[in-house]
Order: sequence, then C-alpha cells, then structure tokens
Amino acid sequence: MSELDRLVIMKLSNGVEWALHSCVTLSQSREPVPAARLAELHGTPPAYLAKHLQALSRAGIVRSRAGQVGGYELTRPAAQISALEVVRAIDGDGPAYRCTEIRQRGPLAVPAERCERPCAIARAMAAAEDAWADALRRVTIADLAARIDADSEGTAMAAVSRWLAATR
Amino acid sequence: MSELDRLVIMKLSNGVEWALHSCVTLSQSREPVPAARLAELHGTPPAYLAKHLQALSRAGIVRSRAGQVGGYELTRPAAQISALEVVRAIDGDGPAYRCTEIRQRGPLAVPAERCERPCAIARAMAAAEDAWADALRRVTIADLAARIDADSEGTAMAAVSRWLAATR
DNA sequence: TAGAACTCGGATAAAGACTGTCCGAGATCA
DNA sequence: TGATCTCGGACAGTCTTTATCCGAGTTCTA
Repeated sequence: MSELDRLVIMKLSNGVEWALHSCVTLSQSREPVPAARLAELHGTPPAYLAKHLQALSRAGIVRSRAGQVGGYELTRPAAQISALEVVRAIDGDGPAYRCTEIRQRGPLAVPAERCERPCAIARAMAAAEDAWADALRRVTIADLAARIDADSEGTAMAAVSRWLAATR
Repeated sequence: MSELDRLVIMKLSNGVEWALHSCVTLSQSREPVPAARLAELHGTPPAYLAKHLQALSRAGIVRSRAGQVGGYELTRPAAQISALEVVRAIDGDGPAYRCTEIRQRGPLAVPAERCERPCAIARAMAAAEDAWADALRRVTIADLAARIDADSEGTAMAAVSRWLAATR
C-alpha cells in the first residue's frame, strides 16, 4: 500500500464504489442481472461483489430473483433511489463521529442530568455529517447515469444495455 | 461490541473526540499541559492520548515542550484553529471515498485518454465531502469552547482553568 | 556544574474490521 | 420430476486501529 493511501483514514468501504456502479448498470436493464455478470462488467471479485449486493437487497434497494433467469434488479425507478441510500446500505447508517461522553468522566465530570443535550463538539460534528448526507441525498442513481452518459457523449449507457442484452 | 456500534462503519477514529476536547482544554491554559494531565482530566488512556497529541504536534496545531515544566500548548489563538484542522491531523487529510477507476476495467473499459475528468460518481462523492469539510472549517476551537461554556451556564471553562492551575 | 526527575517520541504487541472465498438452500425451467 | 442456475450465509487472510512500553532529550535543583 502506498504512502499516500496511508493518509486516508476516514475511509469508506471500497464496496461503495462497486455498489454505486452496479446500481447505475442495473438502471439500464429491465431484466434481472446476475451478480457474476455485474462482476465481469466491472472487473471485480464476483463473490465479494455478491456480498455487497446482498446488503443492497436487505436495504430494499434491489430485489433478488433466484433460478435460471434470476439476478438482481432495482426495486424502484432509478430517479427514486438516492446515492445516500446506497452508501448507507453498504457502509452503515450510523454517524461517523461517536461521542463517548468524556465530559461525564474525570475529576470535572458533568452530572448526567445536565447532559440532556449532546456535547457542543458532537453537535458540530453531527452538523457536518448532515451537510454530507444532504449532498448525497440530492443525487439519484438516474442523475449519476445521466452524467456518466454525458461524459461519454451519450455512448456509455447504450453500450451497457447492448452488452447486457448480448451476453444473456 | 454492541449491535448498534456495528452499524457504524464510516467511522472516524476515536481519537478525534479526545483531540478536540484536548484542544479546547489547552485553549484555557497559558502554560504547557502534560499529556498525562490531559488524560487524567478526560479519563482516557494516557499513552494513547499522547500518541494523538504527537499527531497534532506534527500538524503544527500544538507545540511540545520537554522537561519538568513541559507539556503541550496551542501554537495559535484558539480562534485561528478550525475543527477541520484537528480532525484532519488525527484522521488523515485524504478523501474518504477513493475512486479505483473501475470504468477503465472490464469488457467496456473506457480508454485512459478519455478519463481526464474524474468519474461522475467520484465527483458526487467529492462534492459531499467538500460540504462536510466546509461545515467543520467554519467552526473554531474558540467557538467550541464558548458553546461548551454556554451549555454549562458559564462555569465549565472557569472550572478547567482552576483545575489546571491547582494541580500543577 | 553535576545529578535527578520529568517530559516527549518512536518502536513494539493485541484486537477488530475489511477483504476475499467457499459451499449449501432455494427456485426456475425443461 | 430432475437438472441447472441463482442467491444466501458461514468461513479464513490481511490490514488498520487500538493500546502500551521504554529510551532520548530537557529542565530544575543542589
């Protein structure tokens, strides 16, 4: 691992990237897509990607179908799925900053009855995370698909649809 | 570990909380405060807190003084130190989301020469992190100290100053 | 000026999380 | 009814985080 990567500590699971790309891909298919197909398209370990897709399934973002024509498909239109939902499904929906209430410890401990409100530090950290969540809440899978398509001058999504149809 | 903590994945190092509280405490002292004293006040493991204080020292937020009257002190007025600086010093200054360029892999790989711009997904994630950072950049250590003092009806910071002076 | 005590700093182990993989249960189609 | 394909949860390896210790340097005191 490079020295530059070492500086990255508040890290999101790598699976977040795979899950977002998978959702964009699924938005281009009307039929279920097997996990192995998604893994091949994205160049990721098949079994590990399947694990993350299971998390999306538990979160109600995708639906799984078993059997010969099975696979994963979105449960809702892509315009109704926010990036925040996907990130939280993979990476957990709890706050990144956890206040352990150290103000209630030590020689100057504050009595519990005066700690109804969260600590001022916890409030500031929570406000920052709210800003982060709001930014992701405003972006939908449909938005991401449209932007990726625009970056490729309108060829990327069509190519995905073709590939999915051709390899089934 | 409780089941609730398991849902928290995009986590910040626990030391972020200690570092922020330590900076607030240091803002109330004109003389250096030893790491062991800070650990006692906050009820944290002394050796581990010292490790985080070293990170603050490397980041130029605090200055260390060795010897009998040594300890840590802020290098600047608390109003000139943002919460973001402290968080980045402890938790790393890199982005939480790392794009591994999976668009350049697989059967539909995009040629490298057409990937000058970051992926649309990476752009969305970066925008969210910028919003998070901006929120923390606007809060200074002096702001946090003032809010904590207000929460205690103006008694907390005075108590800290008294305790620091009495135990030296 | 020499000694002693106190401080920081980096190097050193243990625990937990993420990464990666496998095989069994269930469902669909022929 | 059988065979094939799929998902789903259970099973190790590696890495980061947590926690701790002792040595190097500095300051005060005698």
